[in-house]
Amino acid sequence: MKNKINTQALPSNLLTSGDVGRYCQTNVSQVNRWIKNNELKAFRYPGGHYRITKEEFKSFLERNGIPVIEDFFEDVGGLKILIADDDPNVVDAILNLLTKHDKSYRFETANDGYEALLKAGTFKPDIVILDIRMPKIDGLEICKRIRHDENMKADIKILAITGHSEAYSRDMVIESGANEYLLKPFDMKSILNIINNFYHE
Amino acid sequence: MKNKINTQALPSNLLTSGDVGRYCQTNVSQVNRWIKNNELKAFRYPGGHYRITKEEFKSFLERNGIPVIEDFFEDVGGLKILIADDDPNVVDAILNLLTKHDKSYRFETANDGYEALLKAGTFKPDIVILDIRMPKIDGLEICKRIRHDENMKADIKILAITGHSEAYSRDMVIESGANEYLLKPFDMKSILNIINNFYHE
DNA sequence: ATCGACTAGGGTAATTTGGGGG
DNA sequence: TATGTCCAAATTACCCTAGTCG
Repeated sequence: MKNKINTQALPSNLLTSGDVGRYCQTNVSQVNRWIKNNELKAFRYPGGHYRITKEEFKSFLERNGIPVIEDFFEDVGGLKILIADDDPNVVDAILNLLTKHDKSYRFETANDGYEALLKAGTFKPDIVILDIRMPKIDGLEICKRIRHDENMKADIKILAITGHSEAYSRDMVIESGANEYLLKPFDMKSILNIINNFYHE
Repeated sequence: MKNKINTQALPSNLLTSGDVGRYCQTNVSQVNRWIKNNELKAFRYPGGHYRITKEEFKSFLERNGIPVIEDFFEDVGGLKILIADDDPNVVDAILNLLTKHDKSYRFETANDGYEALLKAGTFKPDIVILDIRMPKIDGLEICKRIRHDENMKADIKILAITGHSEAYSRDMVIESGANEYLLKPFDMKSILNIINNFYHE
């Protein structure tokens, strides 16, 4: 794991003209004409084959008002992070911290457990920062469900937060599916450390 | 092995103005006028040619009372229905009933409120059949959240079910966002009636 | 090196756009 | 006002072969 290349620095998936053609339900020739007319930017392999970045393709779709299927582009962009805490100040603080740290991060926020579950489903985050102790809902249960739902990313990372150390032991929280555990109040930088460790250990 | 693109995520079949014209037994110019008058939504390829999604075309037909030939739209998936009830027998019974009634329906099921919220997020159903009285979670709250989440279909239909008439009044349930309300035990056919009424009244 | 699958590019046929006039 | 028809220019679809990719 240590010598693994930093896949985040790599370009997103590249598309062939055929891929674009299938998406737009047209044929390869037409896509290549768009490329030649500079409607769609592409580069070429030494043999002449075109490749289009997903970013450029998405931009192309937007420029032309062609429907964008988000699922197709879900891997374009940085990590998707869901922040769920009933205290808006905590959400904001984490949001600010992480935005400053890496502006490629994409966020969703939730202010209670119901919202956390719904957003987890629609957003399909890479990381969930989850306050275990939210009102009117069982945080451990939320953690379990997110961990075990087959529609979530298989390697989803869950950072559990709680302000009530007496209610949930670290073991209980980890047992419920969290990768890491933080007690309020915590040093903001520890969040950065934990997130970094998610992908570098 | 090259990454094959996810055809499941692709837009449904696209139609040209000519396709629409032939279906409506009119000429292409007229279809283009409808598009320009915003009667029919379309997008354009870089060269300016219009394309219309089958979904939009079907909606256009319905808006104008033009007969819908189902065979033409057979590859447009049927209604997505989420069935959430903690009693697996009830889920199965509803599943059987609806499958027999229309085999184009696509289903997801949930056995508790947590799962209902997660599946609502990932599945983005057209219809939710929701047992309001599920253990350890507030059914009315689930109803509210599904109704108001911006990622859900704007015209999502919620059929609330409960076996505890004394706990929730019809008004409370409708107030929380449900379109309809059924008390257990109920006649299975009433589910069919309600679903039909969702789209024909 | 071999092989299957896919791509680029050229030529041609078919369709579309937009406009004008009925 | 809404629709049907005709036209030229442009765009897209289809077919084929040599060549590239993995």
